[in-house]
Amino acid sequence: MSRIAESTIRRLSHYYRVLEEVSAEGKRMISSNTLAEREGITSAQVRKDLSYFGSFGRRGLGYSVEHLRTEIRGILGLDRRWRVALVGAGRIGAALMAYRGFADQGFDVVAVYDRDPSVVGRKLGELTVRDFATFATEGPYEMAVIATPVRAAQEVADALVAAGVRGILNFAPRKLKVPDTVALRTVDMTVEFESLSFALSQPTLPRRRRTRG
Amino acid sequence: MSRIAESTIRRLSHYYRVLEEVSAEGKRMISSNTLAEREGITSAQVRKDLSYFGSFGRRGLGYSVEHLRTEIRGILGLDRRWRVALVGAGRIGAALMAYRGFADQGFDVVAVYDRDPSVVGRKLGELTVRDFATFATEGPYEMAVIATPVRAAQEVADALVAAGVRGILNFAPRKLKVPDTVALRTVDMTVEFESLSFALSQPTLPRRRRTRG
DNA sequence: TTTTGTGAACGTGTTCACAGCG
DNA sequence: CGCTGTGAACACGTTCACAAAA
Repeated sequence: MSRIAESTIRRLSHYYRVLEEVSAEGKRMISSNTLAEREGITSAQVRKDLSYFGSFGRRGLGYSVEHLRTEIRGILGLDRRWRVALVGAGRIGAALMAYRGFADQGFDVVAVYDRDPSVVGRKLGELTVRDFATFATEGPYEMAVIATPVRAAQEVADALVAAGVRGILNFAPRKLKVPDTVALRTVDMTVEFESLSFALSQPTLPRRRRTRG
Repeated sequence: MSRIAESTIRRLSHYYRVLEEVSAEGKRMISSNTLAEREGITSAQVRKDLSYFGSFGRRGLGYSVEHLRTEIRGILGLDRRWRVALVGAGRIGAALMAYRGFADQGFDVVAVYDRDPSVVGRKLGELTVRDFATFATEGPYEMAVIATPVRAAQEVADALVAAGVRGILNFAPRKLKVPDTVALRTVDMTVEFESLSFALSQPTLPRRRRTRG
């Protein structure tokens, strides 16, 4: 099996959510066409994405909602729980802590860190903010979220990597350097705004992009 | 000129930020190579991206930092101000309001809306939360941020489009349907987490993806 | 000599179209 | 017949490599 495209994984996440909805509606089978319609893509794309991982459908019938859901859960690694540390107890950190649904999917934010002495010791949700200086001695955490000011982000990332964190979700608007052995995803709201700004500045009508609309 | 790739626009945002830093350091010229190193991409990519919009460099010398900064500012539509409405005064909305730097780049969040009567009338930062029912009679706003619960997101999007909003930044974890005339960007943290989960579940070492690491 | 700008080559992700199977 | 699974064709973004210019 060749390397899987990141876009395929993102679509798998979407399929998974559709399957949860469809399952709640009581449907037992779903065709690639129906899945595709909900996502605004082609049925061939759906089948191709799934085919990278196996043959989950039945010709003439479609896919079993429950079976496909289980398969995708396994593919995405959602059949286990992940220990997540949050670094940065500011607004973004607080927003993340309050965001329902992460724990539902297996992502347990089990600790919050900050470097600011006036914040350490306070409560954020049910967790007490710890001093980031102690990070390496605690854990281990498989994933971490960087929600610090941009100037601290690279330094924090280095410390996370040194402490054995294998996946980082970065909210600081800066490209971070991490080893290839660590997975990094960046959510950069500045880039999103500027992308919108560009689209709205075009004389032609903006077209929705394919990959992440 | 053919249609510009979304990835090119995102890199332009990054170049712009590097140019701001480099400018602050007092450098007057920068080569595509230096720009590329900061981004972890190739110099050919930098030159190609810029070449879609014009010939901004001088052979043998590189690019004037100030000139290129001005050009990119114009390309991205950052040489004007944008009126942004925030819909949803919950945690994510509050985090966004507190996020420094949007106003610096020309994005003015000038109004906050919510549908919950117990929230309408309260202060969020310097703004008083308004009833979303009145949205269409106010504004106009060029852009809007959807920071509502997922169940309300599509309905809000429809109302935004009807009110003439041309660019939407959606934080609800759901694919929204909007006309091709409206630009939509979605920040879906669930997808990011699940993408990390997939990467960490692979037996091989995770490789950083090219497009948005 | 240095570095840009760009056509051509390349690689990768998407779509097509149909064979295969229920 | 209906729908999946997939090789082939296609589209598109990236990289190469070099002519052109300072």
